[in-house]
Amino acid sequence: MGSQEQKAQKETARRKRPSQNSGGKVRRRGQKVKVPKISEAVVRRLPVYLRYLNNLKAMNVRTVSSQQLGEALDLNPAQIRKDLACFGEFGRKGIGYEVNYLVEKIKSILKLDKQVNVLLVGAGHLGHAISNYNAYLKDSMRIVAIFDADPHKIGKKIVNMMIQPLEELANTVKEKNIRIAIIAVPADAAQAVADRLVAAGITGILNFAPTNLRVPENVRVHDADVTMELHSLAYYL
Amino acid sequence: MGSQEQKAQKETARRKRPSQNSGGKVRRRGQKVKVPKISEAVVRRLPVYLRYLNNLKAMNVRTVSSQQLGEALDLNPAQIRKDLACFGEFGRKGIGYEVNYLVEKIKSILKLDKQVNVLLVGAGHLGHAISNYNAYLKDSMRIVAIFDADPHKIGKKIVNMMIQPLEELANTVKEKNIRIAIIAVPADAAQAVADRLVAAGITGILNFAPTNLRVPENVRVHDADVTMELHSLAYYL
DNA sequence: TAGATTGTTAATCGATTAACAATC
DNA sequence: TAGATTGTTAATCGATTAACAATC
Repeated sequence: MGSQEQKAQKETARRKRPSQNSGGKVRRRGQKVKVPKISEAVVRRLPVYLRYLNNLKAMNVRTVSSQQLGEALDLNPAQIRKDLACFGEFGRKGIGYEVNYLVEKIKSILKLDKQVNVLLVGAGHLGHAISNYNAYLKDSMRIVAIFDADPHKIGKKIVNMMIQPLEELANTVKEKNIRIAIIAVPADAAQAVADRLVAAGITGILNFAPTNLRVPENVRVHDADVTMELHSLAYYL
Repeated sequence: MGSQEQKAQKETARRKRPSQNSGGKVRRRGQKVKVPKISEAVVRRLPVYLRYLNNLKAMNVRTVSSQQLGEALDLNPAQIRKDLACFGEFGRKGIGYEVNYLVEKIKSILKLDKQVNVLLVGAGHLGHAISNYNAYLKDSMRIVAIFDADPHKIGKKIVNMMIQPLEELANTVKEKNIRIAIIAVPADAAQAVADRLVAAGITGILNFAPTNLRVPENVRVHDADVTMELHSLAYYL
């Protein structure tokens, strides 16, 4: 691990040099600071790498090459190397990538090195199902609160969490420092919930409702719409 | 509607002419046949258009321009026109697109003009939640069978469907002409289920399990992995 | 050392956007 | 007719892939 520490320093230095990366340059307090424009496609692949690397780690695999990763994940090895190179020099020429080290690096890129608290709105079947993902999310992320509009559900428990009324949402967000929310309510209730989340300071939303949410542009919405996925699958029949 | 019929004929003719479309040409039985290479990005946007157009239809809106669609969906109007133009001439210069007509056209492009039967494997909370999407899928698609490995669940009912054992999968696929399947089982069971689905002749899979499925290349997998969506959201914090 | 594999540049490929003639 | 809007070409932008020097 000693040589990896050295490498870490090298990275820091490297980030200040300009690179082929198309990111713009921004002047801050008189300095030219590199803003490495990372594409959405890259960010979407990072969790894919992380998931597979975690498998390798569980199997006690020490190192892995971009070639091997590419074969396992159906991706071009050059693309994998380039993706990772956006964030630093994590590999060793002639050797490949040290699995444990790369896992930590990707976690830190995704800001998963500290626990990220998440809340869930909607305690129906879908909400129940999503609560169980805490096991998969491991220590990096955690669903820490559940809300529902139905008075009959308030106070009941799901996986150790008490279902709370929406009125408590803003307070809980502040108390538990929550920044990400999951919407698992019917389509016709989703926009109102989203407005409430935004007002409470949420900046990332995973939306399961089959509807287009309108949010301010500083808020990011990822859609996980079953109907849309099924519809696009049908095209390829 | 009369003029739309004429337009339909025009389209058919049009598809045989070469266009700027980058699709390759393939020789079949001595004829040059256009194989319009439609990009994945286009196919993923079609259900977005359809969902919004269905809303307009419900509100009795007659026509809509690419400009209006673009504003509502946060897309460039030129992109919307180009997407639709991949499949024919659906609009009218100076007017826009007739909502009802366009809905039918997109449905037919997505092969949703006839009911598409879907099966679901996994009768946990997630499976329950997904069964309820039948309401949103309307008449175009329908989850028509549910399977589970747990003997205690076999025979119980979810939304009018009896939970079946996996042993019956192949037969049901044949009987009900099912081509698309949804995997809603734990990660460690997903690959075995996928193998079984592929063996039964399924060609499209919507996978909710947080794992990389390995399938033959004629089978299409869409991942709907909550953990990956949450992880990539975290990046933008 | 010889073989392997990275990081990175250059080449390619594809997707998005702008612009505009055609026309409703 | 004048204004609006499509379908489509051309221009731009960005992402993927190939290739290779550097080096473990």
